[in-house]
Amino acid sequence: MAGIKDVAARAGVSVATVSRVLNDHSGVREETRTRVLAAVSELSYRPNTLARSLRTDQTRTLGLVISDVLNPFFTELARAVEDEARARGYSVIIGNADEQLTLQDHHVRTLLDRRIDGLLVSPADGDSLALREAALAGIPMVFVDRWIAGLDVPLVRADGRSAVRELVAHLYALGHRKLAIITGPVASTTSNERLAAFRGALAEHGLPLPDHYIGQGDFQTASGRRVTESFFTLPEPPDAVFATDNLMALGVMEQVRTLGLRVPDDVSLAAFDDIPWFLHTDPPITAIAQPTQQLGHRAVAALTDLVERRSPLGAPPGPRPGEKSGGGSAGSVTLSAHLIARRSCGEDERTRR
Amino acid sequence: MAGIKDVAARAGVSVATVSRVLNDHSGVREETRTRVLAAVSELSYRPNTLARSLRTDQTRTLGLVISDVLNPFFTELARAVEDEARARGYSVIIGNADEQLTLQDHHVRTLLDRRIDGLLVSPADGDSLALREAALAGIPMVFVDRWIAGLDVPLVRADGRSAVRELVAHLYALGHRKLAIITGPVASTTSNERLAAFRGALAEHGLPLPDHYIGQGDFQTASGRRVTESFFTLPEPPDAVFATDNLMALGVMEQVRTLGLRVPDDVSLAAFDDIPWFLHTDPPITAIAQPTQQLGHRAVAALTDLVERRSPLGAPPGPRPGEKSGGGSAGSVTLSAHLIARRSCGEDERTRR
DNA sequence: GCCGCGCATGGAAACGATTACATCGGTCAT
DNA sequence: ATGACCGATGTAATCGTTTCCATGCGCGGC
Repeated sequence: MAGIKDVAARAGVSVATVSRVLNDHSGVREETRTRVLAAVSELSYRPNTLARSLRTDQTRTLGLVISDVLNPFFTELARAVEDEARARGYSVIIGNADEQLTLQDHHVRTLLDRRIDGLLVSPADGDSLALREAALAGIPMVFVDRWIAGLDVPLVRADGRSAVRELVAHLYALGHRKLAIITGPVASTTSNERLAAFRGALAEHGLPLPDHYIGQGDFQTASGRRVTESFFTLPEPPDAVFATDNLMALGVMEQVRTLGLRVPDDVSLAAFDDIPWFLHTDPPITAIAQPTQQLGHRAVAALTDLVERRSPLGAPPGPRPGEKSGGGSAGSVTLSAHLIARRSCGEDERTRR
Repeated sequence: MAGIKDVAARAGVSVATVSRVLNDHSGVREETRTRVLAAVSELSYRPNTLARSLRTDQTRTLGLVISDVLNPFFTELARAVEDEARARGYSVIIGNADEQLTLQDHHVRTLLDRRIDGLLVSPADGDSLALREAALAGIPMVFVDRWIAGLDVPLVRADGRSAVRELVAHLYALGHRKLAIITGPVASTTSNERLAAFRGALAEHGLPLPDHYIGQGDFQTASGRRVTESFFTLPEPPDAVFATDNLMALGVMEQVRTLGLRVPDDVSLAAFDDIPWFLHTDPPITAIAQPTQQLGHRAVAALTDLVERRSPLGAPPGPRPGEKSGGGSAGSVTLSAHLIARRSCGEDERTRR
């Protein structure tokens, strides 16, 4: 494969000049430039990014570690991230953690080894050594959707609390009183927030949330099935189930069907995260929708800001002027989620139509 | 960030020795080795893969270019690919082509620039300059699922023809006579094969396949909607529609609902590619299932074979002994797909239950 | 007529690893 | 005792770029 030397030789100039042309630095005679460009295309030369990155210490690459590729929410997110990154001249390397801490850390390390310029993470449950180290080492880093308490890393997410309140009101209005929830892993920040909001909203309606109505899931389909099964061994099964992500909702559907029951006749179902398929399930599933694309875009914006602020100027990473630093770390963004009522919780005036 | 020199200094040895320890080459005294290892962990040193790859001319990285991340079939494939690759000590960089030729070529070039060791592609419709060049340049490369005619690149895929025949028989048995199909892009190899098989099977049953029952899609949801809409402006709309991928099937569902019609009462629906959601749509969708995971695994196996055969030995790439080179390029693999009948085509003894 | 300056270009040192080759004791066979 | 050999380690070249500094040249001002 042709190298910069070959190009230089062919154009009759030095490698330095070729490099200047390629990175369009000023101070190259027009005629020389065209000669170089000609040589480049004749040899169909492409710079070796490895060498380039080694020298310049930047890869123009972002790492994205997502919790689960099979979850449509995350693939939509990944897609948005990639789009925005490409628009800004970065490429993205995706690592899929499959909700496993060890796999997540594996990917974080691999990405860091590749010397990515910045890291976007939707961290799995639990304490991640790799992430803690990376944050301490000052790797530009942004959390999306989920986060790790105690780490001073900007966070881009949607606050689902008011939407959860809406949901509970909706369920209450439809006559449901025995509401259950399926959470994510114990330490999952998003899941805990959703649980807290759920509990709070129930209290507002004077409803209890007994422990046996709190199912411990792990954001994956199988756990939705398992928890549903256990719900229906209770003397008094819930009449509505709120799954804190879409895969677990799928699990609920599967198990409900296995048990020979029906949604919403035997039990209502709602999910966090809306996805296209929910429109066409039987019945269509009520869900809380996040502005997924925007999350991706904003996250990349926040990250590239971080990346680019640290290299050119030695400016200290103090908060920028026009940024509302609402609570979290500088650069954090909080969008909002909203309820989309469908038939899976029973009929009402909004869904009957 | 600490470099190999720092480790060497700390351990009181030369960089060569450190390198030898790190790549466990023989001929390092046990005591020296432990001293080096100690230094490594004290400095929490991690080798710079850029430098390493630059020198060794291999990245232990595979590129995967998929047609559409939002398509569950491809994310499942991607996941299988990543798993298998990781098991073999490779990492994977995914590029999402979004069914666009230019985006695909962009990713192919980017991946090549990164000096990946091998490329796995499920090529989009049309003639790809980048892929042609890569193949000619001898980049180790394997096609998965889709392929490009005329390029001598191994192909790992599932042959859906017999499953399509099964499907047509199924539809015929249910009394359908006006069968339509929604294809992918014109030049798409998989779509064409499915179309041909469909046409052939119809002929076996003495059924015609008029042009207006062939809808031109592009493997994306919106095209499924569009084609469905046009089907229902025909004087005689089809009574069954076969979508050649799952996203277009989703589009059909959406449009059928928009038109105020119902599946399967007003029109039957079947799709190529089975996905978990199809079990829970209203109604559950009859689909042709591919062994997706296996496709991913076998593709990686084929690719790493290629990669590893070319470096250590100068062995010519002739076909290996125990390989059935069925028609395609050496290393090709063909698995089979099968029909999963559900209610979207109407009731019969298999689905009524 | 000379100095200094700016412009276009080239030479060569990095970046951080791997690895061929040299070196240096020590052991053993002759 | 000598040299061949071997095992453990070090020296330095190398991969393909970028970039600092030097160089040479033409030109305007004095």
